[in-house]
Amino acid sequence: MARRHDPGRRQRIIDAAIRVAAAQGIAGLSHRTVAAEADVPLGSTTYHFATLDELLIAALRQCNEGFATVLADHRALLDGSTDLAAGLATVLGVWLAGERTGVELEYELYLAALRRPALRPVAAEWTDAVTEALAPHTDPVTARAVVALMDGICLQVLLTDTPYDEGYAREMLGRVIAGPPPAR
Amino acid sequence: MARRHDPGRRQRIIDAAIRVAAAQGIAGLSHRTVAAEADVPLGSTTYHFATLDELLIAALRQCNEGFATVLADHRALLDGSTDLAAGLATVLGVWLAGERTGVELEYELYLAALRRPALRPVAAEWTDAVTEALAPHTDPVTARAVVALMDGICLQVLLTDTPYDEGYAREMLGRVIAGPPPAR
Amino acid sequence: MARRHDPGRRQRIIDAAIRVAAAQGIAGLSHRTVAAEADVPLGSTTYHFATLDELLIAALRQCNEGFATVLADHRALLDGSTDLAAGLATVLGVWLAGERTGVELEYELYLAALRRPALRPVAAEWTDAVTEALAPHTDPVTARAVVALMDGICLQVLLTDTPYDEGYAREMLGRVIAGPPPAR
Amino acid sequence: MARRHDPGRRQRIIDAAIRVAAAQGIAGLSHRTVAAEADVPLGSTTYHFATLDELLIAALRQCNEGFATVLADHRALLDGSTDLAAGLATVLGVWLAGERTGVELEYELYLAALRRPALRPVAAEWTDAVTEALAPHTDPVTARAVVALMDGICLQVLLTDTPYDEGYAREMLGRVIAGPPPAR
DNA sequence: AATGAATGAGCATTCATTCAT
DNA sequence: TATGAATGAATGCTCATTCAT
Repeated sequence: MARRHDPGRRQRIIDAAIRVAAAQGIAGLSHRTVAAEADVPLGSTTYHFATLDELLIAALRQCNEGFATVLADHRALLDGSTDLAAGLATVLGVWLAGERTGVELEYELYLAALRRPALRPVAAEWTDAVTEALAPHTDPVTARAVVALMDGICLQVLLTDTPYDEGYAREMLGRVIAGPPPAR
Repeated sequence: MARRHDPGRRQRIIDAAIRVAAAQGIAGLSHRTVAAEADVPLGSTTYHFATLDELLIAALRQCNEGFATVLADHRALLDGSTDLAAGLATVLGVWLAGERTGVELEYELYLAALRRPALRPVAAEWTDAVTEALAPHTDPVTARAVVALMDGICLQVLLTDTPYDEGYAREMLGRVIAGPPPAR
Repeated sequence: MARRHDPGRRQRIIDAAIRVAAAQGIAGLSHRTVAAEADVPLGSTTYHFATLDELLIAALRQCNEGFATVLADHRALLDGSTDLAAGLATVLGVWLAGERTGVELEYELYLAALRRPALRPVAAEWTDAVTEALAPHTDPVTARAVVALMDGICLQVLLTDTPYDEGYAREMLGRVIAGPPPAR
Repeated sequence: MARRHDPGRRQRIIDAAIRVAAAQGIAGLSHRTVAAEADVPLGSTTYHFATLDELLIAALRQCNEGFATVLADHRALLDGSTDLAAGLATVLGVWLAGERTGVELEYELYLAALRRPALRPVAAEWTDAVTEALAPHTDPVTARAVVALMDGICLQVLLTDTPYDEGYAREMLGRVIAGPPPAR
């Protein structure tokens, strides 16, 4: 088994962890499953990451398949348009149409953070990234609400197997973004 | 050991499961932990619920501490008012201010449902209950969006330890409920 | 592997634990070593004894090779004689000359109890048994001191590889038993 | 990480080992725990002390918080008095009243020495130091018995959580020191 | 109908030690 | 000389599930 001196070993473990989490969910992530996926001795995973949380955090933090990334890839769509809601609805559609594993992983992270405070900073990073991406187009409070609404819409899609309805998303995002209705 | 012929046994197991899930999270729920909490022999839990999923579903379905219940308790608040957003924001505040375990448990259900399709019907029941409660006050599509937004707002509160901001919730719910802004 | 339904399984595990502790010391006692010695699956040891301490306590409590047992076997030696010190010195010699494993195990118990409070009751039982055996022959306070002195003498023998000196033991035990010297 | 060429490194590792052993017991002593306590890389501990026993011996030999040290500190108490028993009982009280960690560590050494012959010389050093301190005040054989009795008394205190009874100790030490009772 | 016993798989983690650099 | 990386073995323990009674 002469595989001593394997530079990049640490990175390969992280990559394997991401694959495992994507395939089996965060619950399926264990030192053993990751070691097997990375083709690395068990002790190696505990050497580089003393606890599972440590590994999980490293993996999630690197996992750049989140919505924020998709958003960045389509920045042009937002920048050029005056209709922010339409742009967001489109990007959301792209994201949800892509690899479901990435989408599910993102929400697994959110919700796993519910019980594991150690994960909250990572979850916060993800939402912050989206909020920041919206900053140039609207005020911060509205941006926060937009993120909240998008999260809620995605959860509904994921949990009810209802197909994503871009028109619906655009309409509702539009309402939030447009600001308060005129006084009656 | 003469506890044979215990008619409420099955129910007591369910109750214990809810307590366990509330206290330790769904991940902490096992035949053993539930048996201990219910003060019942281990075999009894597997007898009444062949698999863990079966027990989990029974427990969650009964768990009536969800937002829908709080909403029902404050129905008057919604019925009498013309300001639905304000009423919802208030009820949301009541729910989030109460036992956090109930809130966390509800969102943990979402997490579990992501990877365990067997739980999705239960998750759907919960959101449907809220949507239906809103039915008399707005159209179905808006109701769905309101639920989505409330979910997103709650997640932000739970995941970032930010205190719940009722004014913010009222404002944003108001925007969604008010309907599309006038064309410009 | 059809070894289901093995009555006496629990007892066999205890017996195996005693053999392991005698052979390798308390430090060598693990679920695995005991399971192997008892020719029983690993899970069986954890089923019958949820924690190692539980198994250790059960084993030590049953282990009747302690000094108290040897003392009981030679009760006649003490009862018939007016020279208690001589009797005790003789019994001590018999004990130390026997299987060293029993002697070492007894002191391992004493000293393991130093750091593991769970073991203290068992250690107390052992010393109490000796103290009670001495009760008919002397007052309780002297009995306690006799036990203390015997423990100290045994430790010296075990730790310095010095052979046991019965005359020395008899002399010193005699001084303690005789009571205070006349005032000068 | 520039902590190469650290002259006191070896000593700092020993000091850390003593702190670890005092705090968690000898069983809690490992290359890792010591390295962490000494704020030194893991490899450093294995470099300076090839095996754990080597480190343990070095640590114990230096550990000067034993009873012999306390005895030396109170030498005046013994020298000036004609009542050796009273003096010893007082010193014993001082030792047992101080940091329990030192007391427990000393007796843990006895435990370890039972099964690890490599430690016996160190254990012998400790008792010899006490015996020598008594040399000026009594004959060697009595001194040995005094040490034995003190060990037994201390064990009783440590194992039964009984408070130290100085009057009892003085009385019993007095009986041993006084020498044989007059023939009857 | 009910359950105590059983079990094999799995878990996170710790560890002493080796070794290439 | 010093050390970070590596690793295989072992640890206590939990678990879902099966099954004979």
